[in-house]
Amino acid sequence: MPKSAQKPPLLPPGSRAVDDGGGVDPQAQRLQMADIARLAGVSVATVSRALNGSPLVSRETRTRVEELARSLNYAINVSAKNLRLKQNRTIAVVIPYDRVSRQHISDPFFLAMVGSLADALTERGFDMLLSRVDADSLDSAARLYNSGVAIGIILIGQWRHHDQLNQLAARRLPIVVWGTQIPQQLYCTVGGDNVAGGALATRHLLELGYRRIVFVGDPQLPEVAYRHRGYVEALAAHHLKPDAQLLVSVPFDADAARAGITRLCEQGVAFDAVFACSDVLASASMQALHLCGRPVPDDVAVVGYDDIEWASHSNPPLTTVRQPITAAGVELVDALLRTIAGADVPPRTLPVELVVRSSARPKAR
Amino acid sequence: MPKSAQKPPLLPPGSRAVDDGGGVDPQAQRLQMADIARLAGVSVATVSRALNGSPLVSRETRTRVEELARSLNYAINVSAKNLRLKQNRTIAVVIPYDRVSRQHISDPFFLAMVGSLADALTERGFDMLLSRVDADSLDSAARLYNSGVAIGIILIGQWRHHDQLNQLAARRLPIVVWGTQIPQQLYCTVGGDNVAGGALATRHLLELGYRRIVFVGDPQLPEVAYRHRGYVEALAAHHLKPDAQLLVSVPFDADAARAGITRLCEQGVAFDAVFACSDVLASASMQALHLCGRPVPDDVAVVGYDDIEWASHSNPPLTTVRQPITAAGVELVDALLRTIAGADVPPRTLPVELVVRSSARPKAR
DNA sequence: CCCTGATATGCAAACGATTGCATTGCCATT
DNA sequence: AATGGCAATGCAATCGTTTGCATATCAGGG
Repeated sequence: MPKSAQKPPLLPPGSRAVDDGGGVDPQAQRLQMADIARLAGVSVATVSRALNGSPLVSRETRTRVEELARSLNYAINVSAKNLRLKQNRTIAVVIPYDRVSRQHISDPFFLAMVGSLADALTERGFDMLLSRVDADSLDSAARLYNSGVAIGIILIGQWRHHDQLNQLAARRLPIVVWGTQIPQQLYCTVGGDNVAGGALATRHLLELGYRRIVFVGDPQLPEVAYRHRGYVEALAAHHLKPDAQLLVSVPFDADAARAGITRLCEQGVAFDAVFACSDVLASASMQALHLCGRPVPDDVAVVGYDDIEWASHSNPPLTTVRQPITAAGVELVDALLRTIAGADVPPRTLPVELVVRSSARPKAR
Repeated sequence: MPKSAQKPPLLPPGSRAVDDGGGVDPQAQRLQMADIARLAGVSVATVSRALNGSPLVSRETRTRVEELARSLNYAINVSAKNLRLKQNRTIAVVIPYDRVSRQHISDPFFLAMVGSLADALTERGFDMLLSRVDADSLDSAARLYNSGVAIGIILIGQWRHHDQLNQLAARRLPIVVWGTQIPQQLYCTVGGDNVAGGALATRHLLELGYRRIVFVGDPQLPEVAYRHRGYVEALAAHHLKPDAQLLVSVPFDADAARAGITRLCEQGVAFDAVFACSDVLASASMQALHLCGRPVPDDVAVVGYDDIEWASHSNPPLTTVRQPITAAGVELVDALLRTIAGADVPPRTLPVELVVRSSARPKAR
């Protein structure tokens, strides 16, 4: 009978606030160190030392304790450990969501990033707490840190919350953000090279002979703004100026992109190529073009951004700018761990590359 | 000076096992209840009661404490609270991975499921711990529960681990699995209606006039097995027998599917339609068919499974069996919470529906 | 004036681990 | 024989909350 028992369980009186039955107590008889200690005939202190590999315990005691623990399937109580040590191994990954639209995580790119982070964290022995917080009150994310649940925060998507993020960083919250480097930022970002990416895509289209290239994306968002800058620079290198008519300013939302492209067609704006700021937008654009009777790639060329898995399976397979998702996960985690360790980690820009497939081919004369 | 201070910080001696600097202690001066208590001029007990809405504190004390806590940005120490209360609000979501292939989370369907679970859990005020564990040692998932980190486990994907799962359930681990109901199972599953889904897809193809329908998927996996049963039943209803040649037995892996379809073409096996057990497999199949000179949908019809977001953006848009991902998240969470509460929750099968798009059209004569 | 019964508060013991500081053997040295 | 040193272990304080059980205050009734 492996139980310390005989302590009368403290029954919580009716005084507690409404409980939806959510935080239920796991069945009371969970094994603890005292049990192992009793069975091994040593003190709790020795068990603790044995299980933590302290050199202070003799070899035989250690093995005895270890074996006992293993065979009884003992698992240490993490709350107690964390409380005592004032540390833990949990990293919070936060995905802001828009309260207004109640829009949920769905863009495959973000989901892929979550997967990549899960891998990077697991690799290093950290737990990952996935949390969605209202984008308008990002400092509820700070709570995760202040309450000791997590030792650091990785935030996916900078969106338009630069100022809020700066405030959090000013409060010395260990946080790293997937996004782009902005002047005067106090927090560490890791992101793809958006200017280069925008330029890469645009130059590719220009070299294929296209001249009237539609830009799909919302330049209000920092990352998109930089991609747009790359777009403008590439045009300039070919002595072209951006045409305001060719800017389809839409958020990262397929329906909006469809609508935007359709409107462009209906208005009779002349264009021969599309550069979309995400593969989802590119996909939606291709669909809309199809419906407008402008087949891709025969009539219009399309280049996307992200290189999500879907891009290679689409029809036609999408030429796109690849963001290094796996590397991103690793970099974000490393940057955060260094931040936690007290280092002042500089923002990091990761190289992007153009993946040429078949949605943009040399322009027919 | 909001600090209890003057306790000499216990510096851990060199005795601890290798520490990669991972679990760093957050800066020591975090606000705790004692600080609030001192500033409010009451005892810690009163602060605790005030913040927990106990009726035992007077209105004015309560407001004073609440205000103080808010203005100082106080966040309760969750470890201490959990330790004392023996409860918490964390649910572990576990995605097994294959040690051999070191294959990572990537199928968009699973990622979408993660997103859906994140939403359902957030909605109910639970934290979500995302964890990837080696599929061959699933009981490392049990550790999450035994160590008190999480109060229950949601496992995505049953794969071939039925027996292991049964063992876990036998040990009274609160666990709910996304998968299919198997005779004699001890754990609760929530899953789509695979037999109906398989039948739905197959019947659709049959009604469109196709007779030689390739089945892509690995019938070793329980879910696929049931889809295959649906496939067989639908064939039988049309007085057809399944042809072993038309079974492309591949895991959920795009490359394998491509190879399988290509081989079929090269071997000259006659077929006019494909039913793939996931949209990723369907996509890969379409690509392979394209390369083999058998365009979809003009020559071959294709039906997929899952209805991931990509399916509607593909070209041609994919006809597929929709799995109710959002409902799935909610159902999984509900089932788990009821399991935790001690109920004996029966497995749940969710309805699936056929989403008709353009990858399968009436067979040309 | 003492007693009873509210109503608010505080004291101190848990919760389950870690670890500084004894303490206990035991052997080698003086 | 007394002493010192070392290895292995145990004692007890500690981490930050919650809560059972006092305790304190005050009103009104006898």
